[in-house]
Amino acid sequence: MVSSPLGMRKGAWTKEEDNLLRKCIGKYGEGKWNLVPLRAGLNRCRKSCRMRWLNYLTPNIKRGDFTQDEDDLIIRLHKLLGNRWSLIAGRIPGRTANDVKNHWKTHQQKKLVAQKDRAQKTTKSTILKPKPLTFSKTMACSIESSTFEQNIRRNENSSSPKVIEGSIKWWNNLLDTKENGDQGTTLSNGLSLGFLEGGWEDFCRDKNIWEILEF
DNA sequence: AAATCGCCCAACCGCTGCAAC
DNA sequence: TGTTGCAGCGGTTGGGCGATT
Repeated sequence: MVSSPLGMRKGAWTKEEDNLLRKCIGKYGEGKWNLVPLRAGLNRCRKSCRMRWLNYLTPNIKRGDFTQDEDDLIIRLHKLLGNRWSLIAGRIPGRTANDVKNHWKTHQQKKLVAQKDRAQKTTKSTILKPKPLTFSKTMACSIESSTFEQNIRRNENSSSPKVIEGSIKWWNNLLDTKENGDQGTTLSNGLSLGFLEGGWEDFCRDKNIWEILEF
Protein backbone atom coordinates (compact mmCIF):
# COMPACT_ATOMS: atom_id res chain seq x y z
CA MET A 1 0.00 0.00 0.00
CA VAL A 2 1.32 3.41 -1.02
CA SER A 3 1.24 6.36 1.35
CA SER A 4 1.19 10.07 0.62
CA PRO A 5 3.92 12.34 2.05
CA LEU A 6 1.54 13.08 4.93
CA GLY A 7 1.21 9.40 5.72
CA MET A 8 -2.27 9.06 4.20
CA ARG A 9 -3.18 5.75 2.64
CA LYS A 10 -3.50 5.69 -1.14
CA GLY A 11 -4.64 3.12 -3.65
CA ALA A 12 -7.39 0.55 -3.60
CA TRP A 13 -9.88 0.58 -0.75
CA THR A 14 -10.34 -2.44 1.50
CA LYS A 15 -13.71 -3.80 2.64
CA GLU A 16 -12.95 -2.62 6.16
CA GLU A 17 -12.37 0.92 4.93
CA ASP A 18 -15.59 0.81 2.90
CA ASN A 19 -17.52 -0.29 5.97
CA LEU A 20 -16.04 2.47 8.11
CA LEU A 21 -16.94 5.05 5.48
CA ARG A 22 -20.48 3.67 5.10
CA LYS A 23 -21.03 3.78 8.83
CA CYS A 24 -19.73 7.32 9.06
CA ILE A 25 -21.94 8.62 6.24
CA GLY A 26 -24.87 6.72 7.68
CA LYS A 27 -24.35 8.42 11.01
CA TYR A 28 -23.41 11.96 9.99
CA GLY A 29 -24.72 12.19 6.43
CA GLU A 30 -22.90 13.44 3.33
CA GLY A 31 -20.90 16.65 3.36
CA LYS A 32 -18.19 18.07 5.62
CA TRP A 33 -15.73 15.86 3.82
CA ASN A 34 -12.79 17.29 5.67
CA LEU A 35 -14.23 15.80 8.88
CA VAL A 36 -15.02 12.42 7.39
CA PRO A 37 -11.56 10.81 7.74
CA LEU A 38 -11.48 11.74 11.41
CA ARG A 39 -15.08 10.72 12.09
CA ALA A 40 -14.70 7.44 10.24
CA GLY A 41 -11.30 6.65 11.66
CA LEU A 42 -9.83 6.42 8.17
CA ASN A 43 -6.28 7.31 7.23
CA ARG A 44 -7.46 8.73 3.91
CA CYS A 45 -7.67 12.26 2.57
CA ARG A 46 -11.09 13.92 2.26
CA LYS A 47 -10.97 13.76 -1.52
CA SER A 48 -10.36 10.05 -1.48
CA CYS A 49 -13.28 9.52 0.93
CA ARG A 50 -15.62 11.67 -1.11
CA MET A 51 -14.64 9.99 -4.36
CA ARG A 52 -15.04 6.52 -2.89
CA TRP A 53 -18.50 7.36 -1.56
CA LEU A 54 -19.77 9.10 -4.69
CA ASN A 55 -18.38 6.65 -7.20
CA TYR A 56 -18.74 3.37 -5.42
CA LEU A 57 -20.59 3.30 -2.11
CA THR A 58 -23.58 5.55 -2.78
CA PRO A 59 -26.76 3.45 -2.71
CA ASN A 60 -28.56 2.89 -6.06
CA ILE A 61 -25.43 3.06 -8.15
CA LYS A 62 -25.89 1.00 -11.30
CA ARG A 63 -23.17 -1.46 -12.20
CA GLY A 64 -22.62 -3.18 -15.50
CA ASP A 65 -23.03 -2.27 -19.13
CA PHE A 66 -24.69 0.90 -20.29
CA THR A 67 -27.99 0.36 -22.07
CA GLN A 68 -28.72 1.67 -25.57
CA ASP A 69 -30.93 4.33 -24.00
CA GLU A 70 -28.13 5.47 -21.77
CA ASP A 71 -25.70 5.52 -24.68
CA ASP A 72 -28.05 7.67 -26.73
CA LEU A 73 -28.66 10.02 -23.87
CA ILE A 74 -24.94 10.43 -23.22
CA ILE A 75 -24.25 11.21 -26.86
CA ARG A 76 -26.96 13.84 -26.97
CA LEU A 77 -26.10 15.40 -23.66
CA HIS A 78 -22.44 15.48 -24.59
CA LYS A 79 -23.33 17.23 -27.82
CA LEU A 80 -25.26 19.74 -25.74
CA LEU A 81 -22.99 20.15 -22.74
CA GLY A 82 -19.52 19.02 -23.77
CA ASN A 83 -17.33 17.42 -21.13
CA ARG A 84 -19.55 18.46 -18.23
CA TRP A 85 -19.59 14.94 -16.87
CA SER A 86 -21.25 15.70 -13.59
CA LEU A 87 -24.13 17.43 -15.35
CA ILE A 88 -24.47 14.59 -17.81
CA ALA A 89 -24.38 12.02 -15.03
CA GLY A 90 -27.03 13.99 -13.21
CA ARG A 91 -29.43 13.14 -16.03
CA ILE A 92 -28.69 9.43 -15.96
CA PRO A 93 -30.07 7.74 -12.85
CA GLY A 94 -27.60 5.46 -11.10
CA ARG A 95 -24.55 6.54 -13.07
CA THR A 96 -21.71 8.63 -11.69
CA ALA A 97 -19.68 11.27 -13.46
CA ASN A 98 -16.68 8.95 -13.35
CA ASP A 99 -18.71 6.13 -14.91
CA VAL A 100 -19.95 8.37 -17.68
CA LYS A 101 -16.53 9.82 -18.32
CA ASN A 102 -14.88 6.40 -18.48
CA HIS A 103 -17.65 5.04 -20.65
CA TRP A 104 -17.39 7.95 -23.03
CA LYS A 105 -13.64 7.58 -23.36
CA THR A 106 -13.68 3.87 -23.93
CA HIS A 107 -16.84 3.40 -25.98
CA GLN A 108 -18.46 6.51 -27.38
CA GLN A 109 -15.32 8.25 -28.50
CA LYS A 110 -14.34 5.18 -30.48
CA LYS A 111 -17.80 5.03 -32.05
CA LEU A 112 -17.63 8.66 -33.08
CA VAL A 113 -14.15 8.30 -34.55
CA ALA A 114 -15.32 5.28 -36.54
CA GLN A 115 -18.38 7.20 -37.70
CA LYS A 116 -16.23 10.16 -38.75
CA ASP A 117 -13.87 7.87 -40.66
CA ARG A 118 -16.80 6.33 -42.51
CA ALA A 119 -18.27 9.73 -43.27
CA GLN A 120 -14.97 11.06 -44.57
CA LYS A 121 -14.60 8.13 -46.90
CA THR A 122 -18.04 8.51 -48.41
CA THR A 123 -18.76 12.23 -48.44
CA LYS A 124 -17.01 15.50 -48.28
CA SER A 125 -18.56 17.10 -45.23
CA THR A 126 -19.27 20.75 -44.71
CA ILE A 127 -17.84 22.03 -41.49
CA LEU A 128 -20.23 24.25 -39.57
CA LYS A 129 -18.71 26.75 -37.22
CA PRO A 130 -21.50 28.12 -35.04
CA LYS A 131 -20.68 31.44 -33.48
CA PRO A 132 -20.66 31.46 -29.71
CA LEU A 133 -23.68 33.35 -28.50
CA THR A 134 -24.57 34.85 -25.19
CA PHE A 135 -28.06 34.21 -23.83
CA SER A 136 -29.62 36.19 -21.10
CA LYS A 137 -31.64 34.67 -18.28
CA THR A 138 -34.83 36.15 -19.68
CA MET A 139 -34.33 34.56 -23.04
CA ALA A 140 -35.58 31.10 -22.31
CA CYS A 141 -37.84 31.38 -19.46
CA SER A 142 -41.18 29.64 -19.61
CA ILE A 143 -40.38 26.03 -19.58
CA GLU A 144 -43.96 24.87 -19.52
CA SER A 145 -45.09 25.90 -22.98
CA SER A 146 -42.27 27.13 -25.10
CA THR A 147 -39.97 25.99 -27.82
CA PHE A 148 -36.47 27.24 -28.35
CA GLU A 149 -37.63 29.50 -31.13
CA GLN A 150 -40.43 30.99 -29.07
CA ASN A 151 -38.03 31.56 -26.22
CA ILE A 152 -35.57 33.33 -28.43
CA ARG A 153 -38.21 35.38 -30.26
CA ARG A 154 -39.52 36.55 -26.93
CA ASN A 155 -36.40 38.67 -26.76
CA GLU A 156 -36.91 40.38 -30.07
CA ASN A 157 -37.42 43.67 -28.32
CA SER A 158 -34.04 43.58 -26.70
CA SER A 159 -31.98 42.01 -29.50
CA SER A 160 -31.36 42.83 -33.13
CA PRO A 161 -33.14 40.73 -35.82
CA LYS A 162 -29.78 39.35 -36.95
CA VAL A 163 -28.94 38.15 -33.48
CA ILE A 164 -32.40 36.60 -33.13
CA GLU A 165 -32.13 34.68 -36.41
CA GLY A 166 -28.59 33.67 -35.59
CA SER A 167 -29.68 32.33 -32.24
CA ILE A 168 -32.45 30.26 -33.79
CA LYS A 169 -30.16 28.82 -36.45
CA TRP A 170 -27.52 28.05 -33.88
CA TRP A 171 -29.97 26.15 -31.69
CA ASN A 172 -31.50 24.37 -34.64
CA ASN A 173 -28.09 23.26 -35.87
CA LEU A 174 -27.22 22.07 -32.43
CA LEU A 175 -30.40 20.18 -31.78
CA ASP A 176 -31.83 19.19 -35.13
CA THR A 177 -30.91 15.62 -35.81
CA LYS A 178 -33.63 15.25 -38.43
CA GLU A 179 -31.40 16.13 -41.36
CA ASN A 180 -29.03 13.33 -40.48
CA GLY A 181 -31.82 10.80 -40.69
CA ASP A 182 -31.73 10.46 -36.95
CA GLN A 183 -35.26 9.92 -35.75
CA GLY A 184 -34.43 10.35 -32.12
CA THR A 185 -35.00 8.09 -29.21
CA THR A 186 -37.69 7.38 -26.70
CA LEU A 187 -36.22 6.25 -23.43
CA SER A 188 -37.70 3.55 -21.31
CA ASN A 189 -38.78 6.14 -18.76
CA GLY A 190 -40.93 7.81 -21.41
CA LEU A 191 -38.70 10.77 -22.05
CA SER A 192 -38.36 11.36 -25.77
CA LEU A 193 -35.29 12.79 -27.38
CA GLY A 194 -34.72 14.04 -30.90
CA PHE A 195 -37.54 14.70 -33.32
CA LEU A 196 -40.06 12.14 -32.42
CA GLU A 197 -43.46 13.51 -31.54
CA GLY A 198 -42.72 16.18 -29.01
CA GLY A 199 -39.03 15.58 -29.63
CA TRP A 200 -36.57 18.07 -28.25
CA GLU A 201 -39.46 20.17 -27.12
CA ASP A 202 -40.37 17.49 -24.60
CA PHE A 203 -36.78 17.24 -23.59
CA CYS A 204 -36.62 20.97 -23.00
CA ARG A 205 -39.83 21.01 -21.02
CA ASP A 206 -37.96 19.02 -18.50
CA LYS A 207 -37.08 21.82 -16.16
CA ASN A 208 -33.64 20.68 -15.19
CA ILE A 209 -32.18 21.03 -18.64
CA TRP A 210 -32.78 24.77 -18.53
CA GLU A 211 -31.16 24.93 -15.17
CA ILE A 212 -28.27 22.94 -16.61
CA LEU A 213 -27.94 25.38 -19.47
CA GLU A 214 -27.98 28.25 -16.98
CA PHE A 215 -30.43 30.34 -18.91
C1' DA B 1 2.49 -22.21 -20.05
C1' DA B 2 4.53 -17.83 -20.24
C1' DA B 3 4.93 -13.32 -22.09
C1' DT B 4 2.92 -9.43 -24.06
C1' DC B 5 -0.72 -6.38 -25.25
C1' DG B 6 -4.73 -3.67 -24.80
C1' DC B 7 -8.86 -2.46 -22.43
C1' DC B 8 -11.37 -0.95 -18.56
C1' DC B 9 -12.15 1.36 -14.45
C1' DA B 10 -10.89 2.86 -9.76
C1' DA B 11 -8.28 6.27 -7.91
C1' DC B 12 -5.35 10.37 -7.83
C1' DC B 13 -4.05 15.14 -8.95
C1' DG B 14 -4.44 19.83 -10.06
C1' DC B 15 -7.40 23.34 -10.77
C1' DT B 16 -11.49 26.46 -10.17
C1' DG B 17 -15.38 28.50 -7.81
C1' DC B 18 -17.28 30.06 -3.79
C1' DA B 19 -18.11 31.35 0.93
C1' DA B 20 -16.35 33.04 5.17
C1' DC B 21 -13.50 36.12 7.36
C1' DT C 1 -10.48 43.77 -1.24
C1' DG C 2 -7.45 40.03 -0.47
C1' DT C 3 -6.72 35.62 1.73
C1' DT C 4 -7.82 31.12 3.13
C1' DG C 5 -10.06 26.78 3.27
C1' DC C 6 -13.42 23.71 1.49
C1' DA C 7 -16.08 21.35 -2.08
C1' DG C 8 -16.39 19.76 -6.43
C1' DC C 9 -14.99 18.96 -11.18
C1' DG C 10 -12.43 17.16 -15.21
C1' DG C 11 -8.10 15.21 -16.88
C1' DT C 12 -4.92 11.71 -16.22
C1' DT C 13 -2.68 7.64 -14.39
C1' DG C 14 -1.83 3.00 -13.16
C1' DG C 15 -3.12 -1.62 -11.83
C1' DG C 16 -5.94 -5.65 -12.71
C1' DC C 17 -7.41 -8.80 -15.91
C1' DG C 18 -8.75 -11.08 -20.08
C1' DA C 19 -7.26 -11.87 -24.90
C1' DT C 20 -3.76 -12.90 -27.97
C1' DT C 21 0.63 -14.57 -29.52
